[in-house]
Amino acid sequence: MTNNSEMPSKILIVDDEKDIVDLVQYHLEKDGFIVKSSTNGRDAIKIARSFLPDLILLDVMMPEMDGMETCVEIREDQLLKNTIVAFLTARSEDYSQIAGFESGADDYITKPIKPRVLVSRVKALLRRGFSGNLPDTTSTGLIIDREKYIAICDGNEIMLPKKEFELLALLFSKPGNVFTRETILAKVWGDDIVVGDRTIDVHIRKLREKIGDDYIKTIKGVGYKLRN
Amino acid sequence: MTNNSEMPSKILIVDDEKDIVDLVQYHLEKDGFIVKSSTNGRDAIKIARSFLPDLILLDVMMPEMDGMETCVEIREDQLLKNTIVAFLTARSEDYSQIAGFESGADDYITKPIKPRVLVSRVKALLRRGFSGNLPDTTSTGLIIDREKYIAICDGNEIMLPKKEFELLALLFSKPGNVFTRETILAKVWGDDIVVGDRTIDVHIRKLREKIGDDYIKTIKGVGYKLRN
DNA sequence: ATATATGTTAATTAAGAGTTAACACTCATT
DNA sequence: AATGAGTGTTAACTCTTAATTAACATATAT
Repeated sequence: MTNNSEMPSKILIVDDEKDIVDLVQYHLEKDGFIVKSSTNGRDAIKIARSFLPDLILLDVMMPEMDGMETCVEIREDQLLKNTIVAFLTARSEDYSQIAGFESGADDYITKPIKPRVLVSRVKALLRRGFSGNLPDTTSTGLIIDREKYIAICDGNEIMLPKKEFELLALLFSKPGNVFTRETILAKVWGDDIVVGDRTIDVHIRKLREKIGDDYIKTIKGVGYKLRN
Repeated sequence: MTNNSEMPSKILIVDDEKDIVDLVQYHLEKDGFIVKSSTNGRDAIKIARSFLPDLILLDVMMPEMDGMETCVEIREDQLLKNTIVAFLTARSEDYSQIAGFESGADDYITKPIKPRVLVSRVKALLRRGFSGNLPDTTSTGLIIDREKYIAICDGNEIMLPKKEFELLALLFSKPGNVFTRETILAKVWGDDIVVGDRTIDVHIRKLREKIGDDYIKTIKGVGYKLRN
């Protein structure tokens, strides 16, 4: 399917609400995925061990054994070391709760679930393959949520205006790499747009004001980079 | 031009719109590049495997197999590990949307395409030799990482100011080779810039202070070289 | 020994980045 | 249409630090 091999990807969906399981399962199967499901974490792990899914969609809020606990167990399981885990979370839940955990999830998808969005997110997750491809959020202490257009820094949600967000997202795309002013202008502002010399600095300053001075490092005469 | 030879660079352009392919191909060929093209991702990969282009320009939005998917496959192909991939994207698509997919692209260029901008961006990409940019190493235990703009010396990351970095990078480019003061001035400072007699010495001293005295060797009356 | 090239340090200069406030622009709301 | 909040840009200015120089010390070859 979306994988390198022509084998359809296997997905395990875990949620205590049967309605949601059915909805998601229906749409994913319609798209050619092989789907199994569970309504609790304990069973989910058993199923995962034999099913060896490529991706597990895991509800955070579940009675008894919640998503985080389940995720931690999954991450400790050698059989499942190549499995991608994505959380399903209600939009209302605070990111600080999720962001803080180092339970090892690769992504999260917010409820209410829109089938089309879900399917494309799932494909994107599978496309980029194993979790190692994601920017290492834990090492930077920073998370970029492109869906919500916010940055999460030390557990605090920070709303950013467009330019600031795109600038941060750019630096974040390759933490540690230097981006020249030229590159930044081309990518955030566009090839043809001409702005003054100090415009980037001002945006950098506003970012530093919001996320702290430590993240963005200046390399004089070269450019900026994000700490990694 | 990924290498230093005077061979013209090979470029593969992939876009489902024939008009765009023709436009880009025309301008790149006029500039002396060897260009092949494809109107879909599947064929593009086949062509790339035999053509071994230095750079692939890849439209993001294509029917069937889109740019990201194609890019992922390219990145997994050992034959193409030194190939630079740049996306072609509509300006309207937010950078943040593209940045999210860690499909392994090195750059992207926005549409509508302005021939002059395109050609200069392409040249810049090839000049930097992105893939050759990966941390270089010698037996000396010194690593120069141009992308991150740091030197790694006995496992310690060292940040260097611009001139010091360029000077070290120059010596590092041919370990063991002697670089005359004249050459160093020309390459690090530029042909026309005139500086005092002691400027190079001072920079060498600062470098030695940071990376240790053993690396840079003075050949009196001739110049400097890096231990190899 | 002496001439010449390089090493060292501190002081100076210049370049680049940071800061701030004012202004302009864009929307959403009235 | 008028208002106002939030964003983006600019200009004038300050600050920092990298780069350079000057003055002097040391090393090396002949």
